[in-house]
Amino acid sequence: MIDLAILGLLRKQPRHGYELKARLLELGFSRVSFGTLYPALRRLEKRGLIEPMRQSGRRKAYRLTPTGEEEFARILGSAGDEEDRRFNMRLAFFQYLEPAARLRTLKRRRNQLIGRLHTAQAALQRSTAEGQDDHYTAALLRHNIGTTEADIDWLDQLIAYARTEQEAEVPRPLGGKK
Amino acid sequence: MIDLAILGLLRKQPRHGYELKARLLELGFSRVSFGTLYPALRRLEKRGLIEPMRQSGRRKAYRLTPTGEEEFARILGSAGDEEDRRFNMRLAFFQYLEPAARLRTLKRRRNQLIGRLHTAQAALQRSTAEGQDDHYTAALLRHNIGTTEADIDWLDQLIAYARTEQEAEVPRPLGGKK
DNA sequence: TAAAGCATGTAAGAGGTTACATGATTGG
DNA sequence: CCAATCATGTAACCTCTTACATGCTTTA
Repeated sequence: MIDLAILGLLRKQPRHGYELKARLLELGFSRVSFGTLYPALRRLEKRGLIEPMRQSGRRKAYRLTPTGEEEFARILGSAGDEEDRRFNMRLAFFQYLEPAARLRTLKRRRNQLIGRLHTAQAALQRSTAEGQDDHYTAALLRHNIGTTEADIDWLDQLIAYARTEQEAEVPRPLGGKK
Repeated sequence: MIDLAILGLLRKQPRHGYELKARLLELGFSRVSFGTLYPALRRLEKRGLIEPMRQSGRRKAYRLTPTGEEEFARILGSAGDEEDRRFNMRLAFFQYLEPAARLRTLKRRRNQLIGRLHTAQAALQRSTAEGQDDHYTAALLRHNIGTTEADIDWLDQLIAYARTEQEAEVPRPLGGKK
């Protein structure tokens, strides 16, 4: 996670640790601590994926090496079913992924959420039928359904956008869609 | 987290490990693995917070001990600013928290989300002004704002409900509020 | 009786948090 | 010159994940 975050942010422009943390906060990843960040920077430097630039004052800005760029592409491309935060992180760097892979990733994510929605709906039905959950538990179950539905809607928009991108890229691949 | 989950679920009724996992899945905590669950059960047993009941077949059902009930109350009551998952977990067991503590917890959570919303809005403004974020990053920023707003609305409903509960409990404390 | 699903468990290690320590820089 | 904020770093610890191993129980 932290590796993906660092490499992805440095891919755009060199930054030092403190800046990286601020940028991650902006992107919604609030709980990245310095205790995670700085050791990760050293580790990535040792692996030759990033390198420090001139130090201005106390600031130590890092930039991505060519090897780092390759590794970043590899990590970004290798997606499975994953945690919400991790998906969001990947999405933050979608610009560096080829359109086809974007669409694949989005669809897989959608399936994952559909599954979660079914689980949540089944749980609410069971709970309502048996009538044994308190107000707060019931509220949580309904909220789970609501947020998952909202996420699916959002994903549908992203998928629609990604499709137009792909069509723009591949001008006319012969027929329609199969 | 896992301790709170186990103690909270056992507080209602005895269950064995496999059942606990199924119930957590229903409540929306999808990624609790057996590798977390079973060692946690042993640890809690050693600490005397839970105890195994009769084993029917291979199933080993645990129940909460009196000490366990105390410890659960302690953990449930001690809230600070916390991760989303952890807040949801706490909410799942709100029925075991006194109304005053419920209201306190909900309000603190609300403040936390308000802060997050401001951060997210500022980030979007900056991003729009500088116009340097791609479509997907911008989509992520807007989505962060949307989900946080939805969470705050939800919280407001919960707070309203918790208030009626508290008023029902304390019949007439002399004057109005303060 | 074989397969699928139920059920419990361990070991290694990845990944993260918290708390602490240090010092530079900037603004009132 | 003091406080706040910027900035980097370390060490101890905790928690969870992954992968593996095992064996029971039900049903086709």
